[in-house]
Parts: sequence; C-alpha cells; structure tokens
Amino acid sequence: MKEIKSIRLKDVATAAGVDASTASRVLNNEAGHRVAAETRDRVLAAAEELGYRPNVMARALRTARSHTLGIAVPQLDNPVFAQIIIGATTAAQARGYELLISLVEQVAGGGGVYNRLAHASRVDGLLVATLDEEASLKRTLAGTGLPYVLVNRKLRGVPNYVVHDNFEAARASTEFLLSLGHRRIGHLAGRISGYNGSQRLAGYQAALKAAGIDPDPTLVSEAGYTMDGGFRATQVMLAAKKRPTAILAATVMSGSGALKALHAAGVRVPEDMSVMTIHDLPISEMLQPPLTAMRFPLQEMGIVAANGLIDLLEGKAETVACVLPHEGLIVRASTASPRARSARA
Amino acid sequence: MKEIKSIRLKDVATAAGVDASTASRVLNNEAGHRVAAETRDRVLAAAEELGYRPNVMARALRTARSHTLGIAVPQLDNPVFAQIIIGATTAAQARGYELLISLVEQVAGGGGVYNRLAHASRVDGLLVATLDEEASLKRTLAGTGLPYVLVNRKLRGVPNYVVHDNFEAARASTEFLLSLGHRRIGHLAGRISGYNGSQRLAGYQAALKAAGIDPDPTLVSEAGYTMDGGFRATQVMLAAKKRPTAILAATVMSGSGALKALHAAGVRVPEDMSVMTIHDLPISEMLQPPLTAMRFPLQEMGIVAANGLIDLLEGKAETVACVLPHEGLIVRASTASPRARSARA
DNA sequence: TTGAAAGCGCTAACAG
DNA sequence: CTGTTAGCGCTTTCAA
Repeated sequence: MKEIKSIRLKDVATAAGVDASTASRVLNNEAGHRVAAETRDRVLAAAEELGYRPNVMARALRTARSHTLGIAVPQLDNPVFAQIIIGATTAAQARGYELLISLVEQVAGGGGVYNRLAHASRVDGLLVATLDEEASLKRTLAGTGLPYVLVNRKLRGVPNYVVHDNFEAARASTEFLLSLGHRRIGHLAGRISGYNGSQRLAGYQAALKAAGIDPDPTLVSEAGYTMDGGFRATQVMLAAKKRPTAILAATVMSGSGALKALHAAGVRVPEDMSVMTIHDLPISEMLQPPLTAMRFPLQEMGIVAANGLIDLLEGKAETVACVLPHEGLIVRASTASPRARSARA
Repeated sequence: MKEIKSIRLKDVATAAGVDASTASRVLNNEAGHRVAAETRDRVLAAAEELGYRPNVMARALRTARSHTLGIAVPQLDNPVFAQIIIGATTAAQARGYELLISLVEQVAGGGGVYNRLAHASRVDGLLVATLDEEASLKRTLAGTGLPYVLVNRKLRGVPNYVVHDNFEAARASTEFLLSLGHRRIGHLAGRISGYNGSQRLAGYQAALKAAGIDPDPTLVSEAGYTMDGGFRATQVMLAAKKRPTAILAATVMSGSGALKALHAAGVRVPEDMSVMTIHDLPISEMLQPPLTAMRFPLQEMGIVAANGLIDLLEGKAETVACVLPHEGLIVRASTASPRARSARA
C-alpha cells in the first residue's frame, strides 16, 4: 500500500552531482555560508524538482530534536482550550513544528502523559494548560527534563507562562456594571484557589472598592467553570435577603447556568438582573438574551505560547513571561441599568 | 536543559547481561516465541527497573512506521469535531499510537497538509474529516500513498469510512414530531450536496411519505451548519404563507439560529413552534428552551475510526466500513404538540 | 536460543 | 568549499 518511494537526501545529492553531506548543508544552513552559490542552486533545484521532503524521523534521531511540540490540556470539548490549540497549531506549523495534543483529564494526574511524550523523545517541549495540582505538576514537569511554558495559568517559581490579564478584565467588567448604575453586583467566581479565579475575584473587588463600595462576601459564590455550578450558585444568590441587581460570571459556562436559574425563577434579564461574563464565545451569542462579555484573545494565547516555547528551544529567548490584555467589552442584550428596583422576592 | 539521559535499549541489555538484539526481541515479540523464559524475565525486569522507553524516532526510522496517526479536520472550535478527536485520541493512545491534528480550513484545499504529513513519514495513516471537494481530495489522498479512513463523510469509491446513520436519525426525528401531531414540519437542511446533509434530508422526506404526507419543498431550506444560516432560513420560513408548526434542524448550530429567529419574531417555543435538532451537544441544554435532540455517538465515531485505521495498518482488517446508529432521542422543552393552531401571522 | 553485523536517512565533525 | 566518515537507537537478517 505504501509503495510510493519517497526521495531521500541522497537522491537529491546524486541528481545534483554532489555528496549527501553537501546537500544537507545547503538544505539546512540558514546563513547559507559555507557553500558555493552555484552548487547551492543546483541542489535547491534538484530538491525542488524531485519534491524532496526530509525524513523527520531520521533527522530527529540524529539531532535529538523532533520538531514537535506537545500540548497538554484538560479538555478538548471546551471552546477555551480549543481556541488555544488552534492558535498554537497555527504558530507551530508556521515555524516548521507539529503539535501533539494530550488530554490530561484527571486533576490528580500521575504525569504519565508527560513522561510518555518526553522519554520517548517525541516532543522537544511542552505547552501545559492542565489543571493538575501545583506541587506534583512541577515535580513531574521537572522530571521530564523538557522545557515547558505554562498556558493560562501561573505557578510559583515557573518563569515561563502566558496568561490573560484576568485582574484587569474583571476590574473593567465590574466597572462597566457600576457605570450602568449597579451597586449590588454578584460574582460567580471560578476556582478561587486557582490563578485565573483568584485574579478575577481580586479585580472585581478592586473595582468595587474604587467605587467606594465595600465588597459584600455574600455576593461572591464559587461556581467553577460549569453550567451547573453557575445554576446552583445563582439559586443561592436569589434566595438571599438582598439580591444583587447584576451578576458578573467568571466564565461563559457559569454565566449560562445563571441565565437558566434566573429564567427558572422568573427573573427577567436584563430588566430585573443584568448578567455578563468574562470570555466571549460563539455560544454567548446564541443564548437568550445574548450575553454581554469581556473578550480575551484566546487564539493569541496559543500563538504566543507556541512561539515562546520555540524561541526557548531555539535559544532565541531565555524566558517567556507574557500577560495578554483583554480585547474589550462586547455589549449585548443581557446588561442594562437597574431600573426596576423592585424584584419580586 | 535536557541533561536527563534517557536509557537506551543497550542499557537494558547490559543490565540484563544480554545483547541489545535479544532485548529487542523480548520487548517486541508478541507471541514470545523465540526466547528463553528465563532470559525474557531478566530483560523485562531490567527494563522495568530502569524505566525504559523505546525511542520512537529510532524505531520509526528503522521500521518505517511512526506509530502516529494524522487526523485532518476543518475546524477545532466545533464540538462535533472536538468530540471525534477526543475519541480518536483515546483509542489511538490505548493502542500505542499518537494523534497528530491538522487543521484544513479552506474548502478548496491544496492538499499541502496531507503531503506534509505523509512524505515526511510523520504519520502511518490518515483520518480524514475535512470538507474538501471530492475529486481533488481523492486525488490528493491517493497521492500520499497512505492508508486512510474517512470520518463523518462518504466518498464514492473509497472503501474505508465511518459515518452516522443520518438517514435513520432524521427519519426517527421526523417520526417523533409526527407522533406529537405535527403535519407541517420544516427542515433546516445541512449541505444538501454533502453526504450528511443529503441523508438527513432523505430521512426526513421518507418519514413524511410513510405518514402519507407529501413533502412540501417550500418547507425545506438549506441552512448549512451555522447559527446564521439557521437564523435566515427560519426567517424565510416564517414569512411564508403557510408556516410549519415544527422545525427539524440538521444541526445544533442552525437550530440555535432558528430559536433566535423565532424569539425575534415573537413566536413561542414550543407553544407556537416546536424545534428539535440532530446532534445533541452541551449547548443544547443551555439554550432557552433547551433543545430536544437526536443524539449521535460522536466520540465513538472517533474511536471506531482510529481503531479501524490501526487495524488496517496492522493488517488486522482489509476494510473499514461502519455506519453507527443514533443513540436515541433526548426530549427537552422545545417540542410539544401543536395545540395553538393559530400563530399570530 | 542468542550474538554479530548491517543499516534505516540524516547531520556533524574532520579532513582535504 | 566539499567529500569522507561515523553514528543517533533501534530492528532484523544471518550465523553460530
């Protein structure tokens, strides 16, 4: 079935009337230094003519560089990670690298995946976007001996990371709700123990304080990153004595859960309650009403991370530390001024 | 940075007091034939002890098999493909293969991707879920000389494919709407020229005919696989003289667009109009109202395809042709009997 | 049953 | 500037 004999470097060399090593030099030497222009052209022409493709395996074996990046993500059926992967793939391919995707589903995670990739010399470096517990993750990654860049999270003592400016995004979002006239603003937080969740919570609190409002802890509820979490946390908020007039959800998932809970309780959005989320996804627009959102550059996160890792690998950078700013507010129908002061409660 | 010296086969052999070739035999021989039990145990113990991982590149170079599968998809930020990939990854890893993902975005596609993967000997075979035009895709794939399995589509003359039973799913969905009492059922079709779209349309028509209803062509509209397509197609249906009382959308995306259009027009769901979709996704539950859906086994499609391709590669199968049945109806709040005969139009 | 030897396709000293 | 040589880690005849 696989009888298409692929042309080897030697074939190109023969066709050009030179030795394989010379052909190799021509095809690899970036600076194009140590080879005669005329020879170079002949080799290049032959390679082109024959449609030469270097055998990646052989090259990798020889150089101990596979030109492959690994990316470890906790889920694939999550638009956030899907977008990051799209960006990373694009950037990697543009620089001649391939991307190997690994699902690391269990939060506990016995770094099997990382080791499999590393020790088999499959990948040159790792993009890590998993949710593993901090200490064991650091240990595992160190154990692989591979360079790695954290994506969408930060870890103490790890110099290489790409994250969003969660603090500022949450701060600006809250400020927007304040500007509409809201005073009691609820927050469906993410994982408060995690980087993203804690930063967003802090930004939310900072905005309130800046407006002279003392953050009310009963208005904050850890809803995680699921619809269900948002649903339940919102129900609790609705049952409280003093309801908020607006909700800032840390993510689209929990925001959609909030919408569901509000709908079930007969609370109109945005008349009785404004809702907005951090992150803007295609579904934001499909929901009823469409959700106002603070947008983050998701694909760019993948691009920056992949490029950073490649820079690391190629010695073009010592460290990759990047905090990406948000892309601004997308105002949709789910937010309004708190006119109707009297909810039904 | 990469100073962790990985142990080679030779190290294991030395530790076990045998030659590398013997160690290789032990570690590879499936039947465990031609080696002394005692020697075998010693080698296995040594490998275990040292935590030996074969160098994939070296093995690939020698055997001309990379133990890597390629999967070409048109989008990643589409739950359908995400699920397929999850299934394929899982199955591949379980059998010792890795999965390389390629985005082939352009419908026209100059098979660059396929060739890059094939000629560089990166992958042993291809899972193809792209939307490329039929003739050129077949030509390109043949050109790679690689075995491949079509996923979620069929092509004349290509013996290897895994698809869903689109016809039956659409037929059963339509039958369900009929059983609720609907007689005028609209269909938001996918790409009618494509395999999935045409099959679903045919199933829809078959159910109507079986119920003694002559399919009304004005009730069918090609909406594609986007929210926008569904939105527009639904608007057209609403403007028609005789509206349907129910809509069967070929996909969740177009179904959500339908919901949007209905909402904008003040048509209540399900009181004035029932809506259901083929495919069930997480967002189906987030929408308002949650959408009744005919569920397909998406991950399983990836699993079956990956296993089939590996069987092909390992000579365990001559051909992979599989039509997966649907997983049944998920009835939610978007469908009901057509009580309110008088819509407002 | 096991070891010796060759070589997959490529790159990187080292000569010339 | 270019050819010769060696070898990355592994599998696979071929002998012993």
